[in-house]
Amino acid sequence: MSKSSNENSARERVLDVAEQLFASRGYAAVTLKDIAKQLGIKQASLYYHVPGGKEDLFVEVMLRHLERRRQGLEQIIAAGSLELEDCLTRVGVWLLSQPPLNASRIVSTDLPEIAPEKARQIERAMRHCFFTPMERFFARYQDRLRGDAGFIAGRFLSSVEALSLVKRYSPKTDEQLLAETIDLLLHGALKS
Amino acid sequence: MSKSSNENSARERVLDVAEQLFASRGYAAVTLKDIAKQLGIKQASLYYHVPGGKEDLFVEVMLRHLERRRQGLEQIIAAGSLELEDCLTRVGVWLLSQPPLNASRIVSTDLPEIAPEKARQIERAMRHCFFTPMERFFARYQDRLRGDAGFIAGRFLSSVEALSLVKRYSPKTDEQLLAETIDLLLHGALKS
DNA sequence: GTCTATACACTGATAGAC
DNA sequence: GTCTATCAGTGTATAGAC
Repeated sequence: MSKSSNENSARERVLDVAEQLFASRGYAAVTLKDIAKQLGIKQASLYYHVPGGKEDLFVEVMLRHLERRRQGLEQIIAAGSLELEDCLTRVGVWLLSQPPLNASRIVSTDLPEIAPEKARQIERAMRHCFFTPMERFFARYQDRLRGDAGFIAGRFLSSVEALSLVKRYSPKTDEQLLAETIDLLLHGALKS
Repeated sequence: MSKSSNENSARERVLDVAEQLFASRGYAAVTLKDIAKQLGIKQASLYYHVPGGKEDLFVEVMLRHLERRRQGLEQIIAAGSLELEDCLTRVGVWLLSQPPLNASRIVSTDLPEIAPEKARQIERAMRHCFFTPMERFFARYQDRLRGDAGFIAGRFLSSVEALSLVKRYSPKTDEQLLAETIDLLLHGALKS
């Protein structure tokens, strides 16, 4: 690698903190002072690590996050068992272990706040790293599915994302909620 | 009524514009200047209609919106046919005709921006006006359902909400997307 | 009902010392 | 790498004229 891991670590820590804050409160509500405070430094010091300022910081955070998703998803999908339900469970468990993406809020609320070209870049990455891998995964089971693999992939991803909201009101564990979510997606709400 | 409809209309227009902006861009990103501009007045003039300022404006907008949801939902549920799928379709069509709620973003991103008591008030109203009516509706069909009515109600509402994002990428009509959503929810993704 | 003027706080960003 | 100092811009909110 071109840089030692130590040279990277400080910058990575900035990105980690920014990621957590942007993810939970959104682009507009998070200030550079918030990020700096959590790092134990002053706001102006952030510009040493991220000369491009707030907007570029957000773009970097998002692209790094999405690339990590893509790698994680494709690894699980490639190595996963051939059983659909097992593989979905593994994907779901891993997704829940990651910082929440909140894709809907990002697209409709965060992206309009930044420069259009940067917004498009992030939107492209979301499709490429998040949606497309799952769509390809479901496409492998197309013959066993009723309906479009892309539509089902979208339903799966948004259902798993919605769990971070459901968790606030439900006493059930993540594993239980995930199992119910997958069961509902695959077999439906009606008794057969 | 204690006020003529004309006395109300100006204020209602303020709430309408604020509702549309808050719904699409979120609490933090919308400024009073944005709202005033769309009304064709100056920012300071808003304080004649809403003396409480931005935060109270947001609370009023949300409570009015949620109360409207509650009335609409309960009317459809009460007058609806006894057939589950038909009734869900009617509810879905009506929900799609309303300004999008974006419940997930409101809870996780907007509410932390305002005073905690006001946030709790809105959260309570969301449960009472949005979630509970649908939960009661599904509970009527409990004997035909696999799994908890509350869980299924949440899945249904979040699925319909997610359509405003799906619509960006799909060429299908609202009616098609809604029909697929309901079909998937009730019968699942797997062929039987 | 709407305006102008203004106070006040906050935010992103730059320059330069250490 | 982090700091202090500082600036321009913007946001909410108030006071008072019309």
